[in-house]
Amino acid sequence: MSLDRERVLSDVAEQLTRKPSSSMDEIARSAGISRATLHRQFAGRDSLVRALEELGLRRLTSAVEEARPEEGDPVEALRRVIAEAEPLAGFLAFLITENQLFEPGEVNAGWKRVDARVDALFRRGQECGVFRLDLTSAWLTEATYALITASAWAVQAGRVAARDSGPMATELLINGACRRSRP
Amino acid sequence: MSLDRERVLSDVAEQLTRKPSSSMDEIARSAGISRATLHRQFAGRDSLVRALEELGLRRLTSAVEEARPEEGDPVEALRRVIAEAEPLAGFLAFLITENQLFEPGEVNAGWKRVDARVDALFRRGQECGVFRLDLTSAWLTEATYALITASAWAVQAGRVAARDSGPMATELLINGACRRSRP
DNA sequence: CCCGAATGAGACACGCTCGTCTCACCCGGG
DNA sequence: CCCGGGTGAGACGAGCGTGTCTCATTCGGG
Repeated sequence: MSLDRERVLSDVAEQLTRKPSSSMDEIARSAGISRATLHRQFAGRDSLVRALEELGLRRLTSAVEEARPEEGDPVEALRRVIAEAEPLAGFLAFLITENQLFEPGEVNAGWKRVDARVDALFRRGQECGVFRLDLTSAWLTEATYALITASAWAVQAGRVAARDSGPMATELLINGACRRSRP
Repeated sequence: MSLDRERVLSDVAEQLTRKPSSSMDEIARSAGISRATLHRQFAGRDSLVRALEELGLRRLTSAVEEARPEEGDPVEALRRVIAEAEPLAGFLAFLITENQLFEPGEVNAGWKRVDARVDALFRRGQECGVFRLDLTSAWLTEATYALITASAWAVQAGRVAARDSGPMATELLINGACRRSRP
């Protein structure tokens, strides 16, 4: 069943987000299946991580999709993007550090596609005169990811309240990216 | 010689920053010594990581010290802090992810001390009416670290030019933290 | 009811890393 | 000159995670 595979993958994602160094046994238990079955569905740890990367990419893509970054006020669009992407923060952070190890130089083209989408949002805002021009859209994209993950991380560490973290990241980024009204 | 130990530690830091999953052998080679000698100076990998944490803390502390965060205009002080801390970004990022695994709940008190120093800078700026009040100083501190590391990361990934990364992180953070002139 | 597919449990060997130990070597001081 | 400390090289066993295999069990459909 592909449905089972999907559910297993979700559980694995959650487990590895919580403990990136989990062994295959821990991973299997967390999905409620045995190590043997896990191995039957995914050839090995590599295969599993690949599948997780694909899952993360799919989730982020649909999150950005749902945020409709090319519609309406760029600031509001950015708000939507952050709001949609925030729940994925922990999982994406895991993928980043994991891919760091894997990566021989080839990055899944899907990530570039999502990046391009966010990048375009910032460029649109710059052309509208809403966002600053001295900050590269590429950097703003990078900063967006960084602040989202930092937000999740700060919550986990108990440094900021869970309900404030999202809005704070949003506010800092928007305020930082917008041009001053008076030059 | 404690001098040797210091030099070895620096080399190890550089190696692990580049490749966090290095084996003890690779680590030793990178320091120009044999695995046996490495084991003679540091009981094991744990001991080594502890020493590295202490080194990172020392470096960050002296960086913040040199930035004199409690002197002069908060904005300028923040600029100095970022400028001083930026070269440490990669190394600190490694320590964060590594401590993530180690940490049973006890964090070296030294980190809290540095955090408190940066936190105080933001609070001072808020009391001066320069920084926004709706963003917690704790969050701004967290965001500072996040943007610094993101900056280093973006450079390594080739997404932004090395000479621009520092100023961009600074600008985004300062612009984001400052109150709008016109409410 | 029966049969086949899927699953769980466990055994097993392999590879990797680590920590320790031994031994030969070099090098500087007495 | 000799001698002791420090070093590099390598061997060795232990531990752990992994991948594969087997076997008994269970579950669902014919």
